[in-house]
Amino acid sequence: MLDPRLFRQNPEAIAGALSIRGYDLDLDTYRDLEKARRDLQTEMESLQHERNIVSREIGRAKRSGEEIEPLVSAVGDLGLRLEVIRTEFNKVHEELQGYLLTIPNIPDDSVPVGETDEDNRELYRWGDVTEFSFEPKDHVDIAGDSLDFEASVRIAGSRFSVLRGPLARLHRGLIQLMLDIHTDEHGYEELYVPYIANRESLTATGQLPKFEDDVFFVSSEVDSFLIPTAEVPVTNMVRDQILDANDLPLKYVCHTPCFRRESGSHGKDTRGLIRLHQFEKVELVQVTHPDRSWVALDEIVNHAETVLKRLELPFRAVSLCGGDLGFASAKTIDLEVWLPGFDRYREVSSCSNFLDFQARRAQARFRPAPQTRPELVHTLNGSGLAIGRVLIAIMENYQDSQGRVHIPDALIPYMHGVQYLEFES
RNA sequence: GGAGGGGUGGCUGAGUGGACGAAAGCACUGGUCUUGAAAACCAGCGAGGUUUAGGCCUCCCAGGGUUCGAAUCCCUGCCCCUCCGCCA
Repeated sequence: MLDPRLFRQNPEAIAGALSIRGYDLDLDTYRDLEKARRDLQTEMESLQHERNIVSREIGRAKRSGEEIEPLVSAVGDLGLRLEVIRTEFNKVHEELQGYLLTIPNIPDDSVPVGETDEDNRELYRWGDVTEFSFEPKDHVDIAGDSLDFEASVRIAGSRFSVLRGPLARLHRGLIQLMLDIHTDEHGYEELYVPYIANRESLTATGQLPKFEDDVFFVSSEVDSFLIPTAEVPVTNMVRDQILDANDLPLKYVCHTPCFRRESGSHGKDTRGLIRLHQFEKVELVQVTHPDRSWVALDEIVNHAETVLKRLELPFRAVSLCGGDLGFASAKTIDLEVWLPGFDRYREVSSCSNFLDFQARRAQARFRPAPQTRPELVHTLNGSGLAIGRVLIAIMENYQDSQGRVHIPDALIPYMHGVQYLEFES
């Protein structure tokens, strides 16, 4: 959520800034609601003031044994009027809050102008695009029976996966490798968290109220959702907390499955592991002092890159343009790995600085110094990395002419020393 | 699932209709004392909204209700604890 004070001061400036991401702010709706809110609040508070004075007077009179009847009858229909105003105020206030919750974050000045991912700005590349002396296959063809979609369809439906044997182990090894790198080398605390989160948590991070169609609802009895990313449970570690300034930054790493409806992506990426309803991800989350969040973003990008470099996978970094930016993000750097089977780079990490946007929704604050008022923290996260897509990258980049997949050196210890995988088809 | 007890400031915890945004303690901040520190003593110290300011308003888990007036009484929900049952 954006700062309501900023909103009151200069809504036109906010509208202008939001147009960079192609968002059309409805200034009239805002102004009408805000004016109604202000008028009702003023009236409500002056009625409350009146009531408090009389009630206090009645209390005083009663203690000193005076007659209170005249005072009580003088109150008249004050309570009734107050009730009417309060009901009206609650309605308007709720409506205004609801509206503000649907407004996205303001993009940082450095965010490229543009509408689609074609307008994203490439920042740099690492490694050379893999060359083959034969026609490379895509991961589905390479994996053969080890990727059992017949089973996953039977069990759950389309857009799920069953991995078998060595492929399942490679998948698990990737998770372990990434967690080890981020805990041992980058100083993150590892968390294990719930895979179901409530409405408040998803509202805090920004998935709700606007993107309810993208997440799996658990049931009408428990108003909760399957997490679309570890960002939700992990960022909510600090919801409604007042942190000590000395404890910042908080750095968390967490492996979870991610569940996404992928509504609106019908027909897109339907082959293989590229876009599923359930996939694994190792997520990095930082909670920082407001002065440090831009430094932290570079840090997270760097931490995510370390994994790709360790696996010796060619990748590039891109800065998302305004139109491609996520709802809550002020700036996002994506890492895209080279996939020979797709003949293009594909996203394996998305690193974002949310500034105080999530923190305000979550009321996540810190005390800058003793005796001072709490201030909002900044929150950031980045994938470190998406497991399924890295698995694809390893299969496709490390395939040989005999259909085998060589294991990157960094992963060999996690594979019991196995150097390559052979698949049956 | 059954029975009982709870939810109060950063933390512990008192408060059962008016003098309570709230005792006391801890933590924290400032001061006195001390060569310095500790201890002791004194003082300060919840969050949010609104206002040029003084101020005003709200908040004692959440939502309703009773009342001139609710942390306190009533209803509903959520959460926690104890015991029993079940269970990886």
